Parts: sequence; structure tokens; C-alpha cells
Amino acid sequence: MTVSRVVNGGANVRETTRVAVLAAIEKLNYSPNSAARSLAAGEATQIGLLYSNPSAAYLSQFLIGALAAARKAGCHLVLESCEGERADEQAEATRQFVSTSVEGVILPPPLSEAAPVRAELEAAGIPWVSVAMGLPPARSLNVRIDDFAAASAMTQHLLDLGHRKIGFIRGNPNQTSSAERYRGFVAACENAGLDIKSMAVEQGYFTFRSGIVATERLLDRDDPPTAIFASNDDMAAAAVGVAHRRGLHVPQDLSIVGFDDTSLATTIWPELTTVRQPIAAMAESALNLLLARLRERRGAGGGKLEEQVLDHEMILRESSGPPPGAAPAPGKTAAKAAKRR
Amino acid sequence: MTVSRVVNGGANVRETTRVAVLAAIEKLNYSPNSAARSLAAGEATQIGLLYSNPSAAYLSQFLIGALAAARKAGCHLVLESCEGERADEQAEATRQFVSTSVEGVILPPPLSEAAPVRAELEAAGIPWVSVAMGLPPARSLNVRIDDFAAASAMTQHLLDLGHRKIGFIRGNPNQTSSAERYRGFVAACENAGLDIKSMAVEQGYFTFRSGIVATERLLDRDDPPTAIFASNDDMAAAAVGVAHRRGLHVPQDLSIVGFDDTSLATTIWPELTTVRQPIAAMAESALNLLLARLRERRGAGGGKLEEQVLDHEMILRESSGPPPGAAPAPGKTAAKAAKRR
DNA sequence: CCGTGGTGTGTTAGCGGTAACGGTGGCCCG
DNA sequence: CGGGCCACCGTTACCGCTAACACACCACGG
Repeated sequence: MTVSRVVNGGANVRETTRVAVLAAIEKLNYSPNSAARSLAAGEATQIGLLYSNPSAAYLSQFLIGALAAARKAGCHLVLESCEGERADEQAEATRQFVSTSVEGVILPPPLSEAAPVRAELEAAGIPWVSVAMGLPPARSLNVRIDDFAAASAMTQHLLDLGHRKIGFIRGNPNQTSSAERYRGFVAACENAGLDIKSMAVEQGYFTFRSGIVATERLLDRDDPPTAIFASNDDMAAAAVGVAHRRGLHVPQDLSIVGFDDTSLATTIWPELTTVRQPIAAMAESALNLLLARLRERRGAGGGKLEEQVLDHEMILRESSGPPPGAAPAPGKTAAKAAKRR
Repeated sequence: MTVSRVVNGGANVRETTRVAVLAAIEKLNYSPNSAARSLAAGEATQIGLLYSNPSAAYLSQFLIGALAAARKAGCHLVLESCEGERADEQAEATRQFVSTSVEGVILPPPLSEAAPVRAELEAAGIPWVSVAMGLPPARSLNVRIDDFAAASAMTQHLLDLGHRKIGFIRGNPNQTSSAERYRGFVAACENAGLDIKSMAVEQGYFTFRSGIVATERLLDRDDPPTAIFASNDDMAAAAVGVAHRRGLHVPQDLSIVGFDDTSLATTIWPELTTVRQPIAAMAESALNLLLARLRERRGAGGGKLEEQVLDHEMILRESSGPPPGAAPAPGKTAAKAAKRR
């Protein structure tokens, strides 16, 4: 029992015994049996994770983070895919969870905003945590980054390089993060005294395909932009492809930046300047938030942490540079500041 | 107890009681508590999964499969990444597992062939299962597809389309699957009465970058190939990129096919004709094989299944077509047979 | 008629932890 | 100086399941 108290950081253990126990643990190479623990404690053992077809890179990072947290907590992750866009498909996939008695559900994007899913969970009384929503509703469990600030910083980066005409490719309109990123872009432009009307904005849907179409439109304009800021890496990669097909060099003729820092960003050439989301950490946070809520529900009370905003990071790589005909050597020299990877 | 027997398919239960129990289970919406189960059965609870930087798409699929199997078996997956190529880094990462007392380890490629890892596990007496080796050593636990047959079939597809000069980009030479795929390519060519010397072969390393270099070399030849068979999708995607930069249309001017069917294959444009590996199923098989081995070790005896070869599948998409100047309408018409996705 | 050997089912004793409660001492207070 | 309170640690009784065994029952052969 005392060992249990030490391991779980329980109160009322003398310092001397505590170190003695820890020493013994070390010597015996003891590690607690998670099965026994969760059996005895009657804790949540099944946590659902409903995923839709996000980028594979996103999903793998997310799973890594969620798995690490799940193992620490001794609970199992139950995966369920929900590829469908239709409300009934989403509801059906969610019901799957309800029937297999998962005790809480994690919703990575884009499902974090899927109304049918949330309605179904609400009805079943199963708590959930949304991940990476741009603008989560109040009093909901959620983990995210500051999309507004991130998009704003990225725009500032392009402005600092000397770009004045920037093309922006928006994300899927039914995800609030799209709107937040756009808001960040607009704010940075206006902050620099530029009229948003002088910028080129096209609608995209976070897919590679939509990125192709949007980029074609941007480059077909009479006064094409010297830089393109796509709302995610897939669309940025598409933009690079289109640029190449048109014989434009990136970044000499056209700068292209993305968002998310998925593996696609470093797979293509040139590697993308982008914003990194700490995906694995977000997944861990999400699971912990959910477990805390479940504990609280079970009567333990405890802190009422509901929202967690993690830090993003600007990742400067080779796809962004000064606009053509800019001051110094027109090419690879400038803006090699910050973190290059 | 009788319930336990029914649930676990135990022997010596009368048929009438069996259905009665099942009915009760259904009515009560009962589901066994996996924590209690693994506690009582004293089964393996921690299975390691040592991954290196495979394509993110591969990893996510793999994790999905492994997780599903792990949950069914009631065991936890312990992830550990091992990005390093150096022997000591790999040994170190492996020792991490030994110290945290995982009971078995799953090795997806390319770590399935990493000698330091295997040596370390051997020394610690921890069983492991290799996934997707091309030519696994005898008496080792492994799950794979028939790389030889798959590569051979893909080559045949190109030959059937009319290609006579095919460029082949080999995979990383320290993975046996590279050699097997190459062997399959050679066999199909020779089988068609073509001299392998008339084909163009370049060395690649399964990376996008290496694919660019290899493709440049192939296309710089005096007599460039009309089709390129890359040993994985990343290199095929690179080939598509190079082709586009050179103003070549895929597949009208150049057919390009890959291997693996990772998400990259459908992300880029045109979508890649490739060979699908049932990644999730392979992960499931791997875990089950490992658990069977552990049970057997624990004295239960049982079947001695050691190797499992799963089916691959040819996926025909838009990146392959007849060579330029071929018989019918030079382009999209031919070879729309088989499964198009 | 009684062993003997199945076949089906119930009993017992854990698996390795933790909640809840029961003891100890020591300290302070009345 | 006795009682109350607290800090500290040990006991007990489970958590939900399964291995191992005990038991009833039947068929069969000698």
C-alpha cells in the first residue's frame, strides 16, 4: 500500500520511506502492472478515437501521441474510421462507439466540427474532446493552437521578405480553423497598411486537388501574386506542382508557404516553409483532458481545465524567399534567419 | 466460469447452455473487461513497436492495424522511434524496450532488417516479428507479401501496355525487399524475351530525393525509357515531378508506376498505378503471430506458425498507359481493365 | 455390480493493484 | 495527565476474470 502511495504521489508518506521505496523499486526493476491498476481503480479503459481521412501524416503523428498518453494512463484506444461526409454516416460511426461502451471520445479534425457526431455523443452522454478547432465553442473540452496568430505570423514572414501581392488559398469553409487562418492573414495585411482587396484570395478545401485549381486561378490573374500562402501543406504542395508545370522556379519566381508541417512538407522539393502544429502533444493533451473530465465525473472533482492552447512554431525552409527583382542577390541568400531544417 | 468458457470458445460446453449464455450476454449487453482478463490470464501486456521514419502513410496504416489487434488481445502497444541509422543508435533504442520489459517487439520496415536491433533482442531473449522483409531468414517470425511476384506482375502490366524500354529504380540496397522487387522485374522482362541489358536500371534509396536523382539519370540517357517502375511510391512521385519539370506528360509521354500504395499515390496528380500492400492486415498478423509465440513460450504449446505471406493487389490508376505512338488513341483509352480507383 | 473415464458445470484461489478503514505513535491543548 | 487530532503505515476486502481442481452425472466394460 505504501508503495502504491509512493508510486501515485499520494500524500502522507515520510520522505525517508519514500526514498527507500523508490530505491527498492529501482533495485527490483519494478514496474506497476497497468492491467491490475486499471482493474482495481475501475478507471476508464476504452477511449474512442474517431478519425476521418485527414492527411496520413497528421494521423500517424496523432496516433503516436495518443498512444503514448494512453499507455501511461493504462487505457486502450479504440479506433474507428469515418470516411463519410454525410450526416447519417457520421452518426452511424459514432453509434458504433456508443454500443461498444467507450467512455470518452477524441475527435481530431475535421470530425471535431462534425455536428452529427457531437449530437450523437451528447445524446449518449459520452464526453468528448475536440482537437484543432479554430474557434471552439465555450465550455467544451478542446485542444488547439492559435490559428489566427500562426497565420498572421506566416503572413508577416512573407511581408518581411518584401512581398506585397500575396495569394491566399483558404481551407474548407466548414472548419473554423479555415476562417481563423484567413482572419490572421487579413489582420497581418491590414496591419502592414495593405488593403486586403489588393490581395488574391481563392477558396480551397484542404485537398491537393483543390490546391491545384486554386493555384491555377491565382496564377491566371492579370497581376499574379509573388507569393502564395496555402492554408495547409497539401494545397501548398499542389501549388508547387502547378508552378513547376508552368516553368516557375520556387522560390525565385514564386514563394509558396503552407501550414501544418506534415511530412509532405519535407517530402517534396523544395521543402516547404510552413507552420508546425505540435500534433502528438495535442493528442496527448486531448487524452489527458478527457481522462480528467472522466475522473471528475466519477465524483473525484478536480480541476476544471477545459481548453488548452499549445504553441505553434514557424518553420522556415526553402520554398519562401524575396520576390523576384528584390534587393540583394535575387535568390537563395535572404531570409535564412530563424530556424531552418 | 461457464461464461468464460463460452466467451473464449472453450471446450466441453453443452450447445444449449452455450446459446443460453450468448443470449444472456446479448440481453445484458455484457462485454468482458480486458484489464481483468489480462490480469488473471497473466498474458503479455506490453508489446513494443520500434519504428523508424518510414513514410508517414505507411506508419499510420500500420498503427491502425496493430492497434486494432492489440485491443482485441487486450495488450498495450509501446511505441519507440528510432530515426538513427547508426548501429549504436539502433541498439540504444532497442535497449529502451528491454529495460521497460516489453514482452515482444514488432519490427516494421526498414528496422525489420536492422542487425543491431535483432542482436540486442536476441541477447535479451525477447521474441520479435519482422514485417515486410523481402527474403526473411528461415525460422524467424515474419509477415510479408510476395515482393517478387508483385514486381513481376507490375512489370508485366507495363509490358502488356506495349512498353519495351522500361526504367527501373531500385530500392535501398540494405533491404531485402529491394532485391526481391528487382528480381521480379528482371524475371518478367526475361520471361517476355527481353534482355535485361536493354532496360535502364538506376539505384535509389526509397526516398523522394533519391527518386529525383535516379529519374534525371534515366531521362538523360540517349535512349530514354518510355516507362519508369520505381520501387516505391515516394520515388515514383519524384519521377512524376521530374517529368513535369521537363514538360513530359504522364502517362502520354512517360508512364510511371510505384509500389506500396501509400497515400502519396493518390495525393499527387496523376494518381499512381501501384501495388498495394495490405499494411494494416500485415500489422495485425504480426501482432497475432507474436502473441502466439509468447503463449507457446509460456508453455501452452500450440501451432508453430512462423511465416505469413499476405496477398498484394495491383492498383491501376492514371499514371500508366501505352507508350507514345502506340496503336489506338495515344492516351487514356487502353488498359482501363482491372480495378481502377 | 462396481470401477474407469469421459463430459459438463460449480468452487476456490489467486492475478497485482487500490479504496477504505484500522491501528500506531507523537504533539498539542485543555 | 488524558483526550483529541494528525501524520504515517499496515490490513482487509474487493476489482472481474481465469487456472486448477472438485464434483455430479452418464456410458461403458469387465
